[in-house]
Amino acid sequence: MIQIDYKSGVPIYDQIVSGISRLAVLGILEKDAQLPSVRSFAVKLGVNPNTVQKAYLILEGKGIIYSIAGKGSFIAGNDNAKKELMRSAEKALESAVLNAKNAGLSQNEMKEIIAKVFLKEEE
Amino acid sequence: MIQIDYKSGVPIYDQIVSGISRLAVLGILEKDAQLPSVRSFAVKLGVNPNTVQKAYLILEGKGIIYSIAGKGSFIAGNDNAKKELMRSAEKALESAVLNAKNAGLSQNEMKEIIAKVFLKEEE
DNA sequence: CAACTGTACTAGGCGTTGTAGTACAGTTGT
DNA sequence: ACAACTGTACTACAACGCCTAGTACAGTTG
Repeated sequence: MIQIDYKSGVPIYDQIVSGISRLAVLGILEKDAQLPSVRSFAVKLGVNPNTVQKAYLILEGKGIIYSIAGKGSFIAGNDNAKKELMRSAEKALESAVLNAKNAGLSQNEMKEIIAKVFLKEEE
Repeated sequence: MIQIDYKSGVPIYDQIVSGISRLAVLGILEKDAQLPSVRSFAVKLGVNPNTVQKAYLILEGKGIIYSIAGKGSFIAGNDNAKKELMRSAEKALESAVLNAKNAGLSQNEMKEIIAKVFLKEEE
């Protein structure tokens, strides 16, 4: 369901968060689809239940899932996931831009890169 | 000379590395310009000498500076390191742009992000 | 020789991440 | 009512990275 890279340095709970987010955005996990329970998911991934719980809490905070004690956790129906994905892509882009600026790239060079990416495939 | 943000969560040695890299790439620090000594720079920044040393070691590893025991640390005239830095930043930016595009950001939104980053601090 | 420079260690504090264990509350099916 | 599941909320501990603190040694300069 989700691929975890244990040696990447990226926190496991973060990987769970982005993994679930991604599946929700792509529609692979539809509205109200039930997620694995905290415990079973933890066993499946080979991590501690607390780690999964932390991920679920964050996802709930972002509005991507909703949890009901005794029942389970489910994909939220609104498009919070999409907005969240957009927000994180925006953040990643911002840091890449800052990095590129420090490396000496000019504003125009960066804008050309954007144009180039948008030109590449138009379907 | 370099602005350190102590509460950003970004390691101080990392901020020193990118700060020096940036100044070197932009030509603000010219070839063979002497950097502050490990100790004086540490005092100036209010951090431990070891933190500065770590940054200098990384910079030396990247070929941005060279150090001579007893003399000091200096900006390397090696353009290959700078070009390499630029090229990798360019690649990272390109993939971030592609990612942002897939997340639904428009060309103009991205260009605004660039403009925002460039507005933040101008020396 | 003194005062600077870089370099190389050890030791410890501190925060984050993750593990481990326990406990409690709500839901469901029998 | 009960058992078996669910989420939730703690505490305690280990591991790791970042940083501080201190010491020591080697090379350069005046």
